[in-house]
Amino acid sequence: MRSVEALTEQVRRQGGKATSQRILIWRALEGDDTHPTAEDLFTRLKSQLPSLSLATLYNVLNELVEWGDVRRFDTGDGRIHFDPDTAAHAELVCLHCHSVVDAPRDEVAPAPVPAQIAGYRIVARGEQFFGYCPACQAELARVGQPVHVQGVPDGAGNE
Amino acid sequence: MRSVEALTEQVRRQGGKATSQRILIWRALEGDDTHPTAEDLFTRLKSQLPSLSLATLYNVLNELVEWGDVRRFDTGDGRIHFDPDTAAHAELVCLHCHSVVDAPRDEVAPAPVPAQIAGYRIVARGEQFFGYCPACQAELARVGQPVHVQGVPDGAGNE
DNA sequence: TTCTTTGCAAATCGTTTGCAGCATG
DNA sequence: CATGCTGCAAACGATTTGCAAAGAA
Repeated sequence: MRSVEALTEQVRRQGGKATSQRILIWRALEGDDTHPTAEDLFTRLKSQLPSLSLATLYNVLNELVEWGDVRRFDTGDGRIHFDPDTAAHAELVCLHCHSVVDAPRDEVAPAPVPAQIAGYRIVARGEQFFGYCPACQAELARVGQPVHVQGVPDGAGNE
Repeated sequence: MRSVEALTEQVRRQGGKATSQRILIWRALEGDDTHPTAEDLFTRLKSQLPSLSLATLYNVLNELVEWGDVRRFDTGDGRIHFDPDTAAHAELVCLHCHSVVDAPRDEVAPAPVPAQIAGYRIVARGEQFFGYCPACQAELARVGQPVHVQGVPDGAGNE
């Protein structure tokens, strides 16, 4: 995500207004690596600006997504998660409890983001590894429903 | 996604049944690279099995996702897209029209999928590049709302 | 002042759920 | 024949929308 100053400029350039709500939300996202849902952010911001509306929060978030400043993704829990880090890291997503955590940098090297691919102008990137977190592995094993071993595909074609 | 035979075995192992609906849906997904939504698949399958229920389709899809045989992801259009290719390719997603296409293999090399990361047992991987498709670039330029140039982050920390 | 954005509340609609009948093993 | 699964329709709930009032420029 770009800086608050850059975002302010972006809004102005489009004939828009740097409202206090926008700025508040931008600030809340800066450096947030918790992959919050709209509800999460709303709860957090409500105390700082009790009059804030969920609809406004969605407006601002969608705007950031369309600019490529925030990435939205699905963990399987039925809500949209947002992430202001649009390039560097990969996420680990548990297929059973739907939790998400950033993958350690030293285990998954961040890949470069080309400026253009097949005619697309690229502005953000996302990468996820789906599997089972330690807790869910233990639970699934206990319940006697062993996690399947499907010979993890290794980058070659797989369909 | 594993083969129909392997999936049949998986179901049996769990004390389940290889119903005709499951098999029909598995077959429909084999090699499908169109990133269909549940509705897309439903329309396609309804003609082959008119009695098929959307609820059943969701059941089977969710099951495949939890097994790691199919990946679900969000393109920003408000519906869930499914993809049986759980490793090899990256996707190009347009931030404006929400279309998705597989990135050409020769422009984005498929990355390997480690079997384990930070204690997670990994079974699938997803990678997306978000940007603007050629058509939307043209449209946005015409409307006088130039796509911002935010100095595409290149893999280093960015928040 | 002008025009965009906010806040509220209602509307939307993709997805999930409950349950009786059916088909698989 | 025992059970898990399907199909139906109703329920759900996250996100979006419409519009009058508010506040940036």
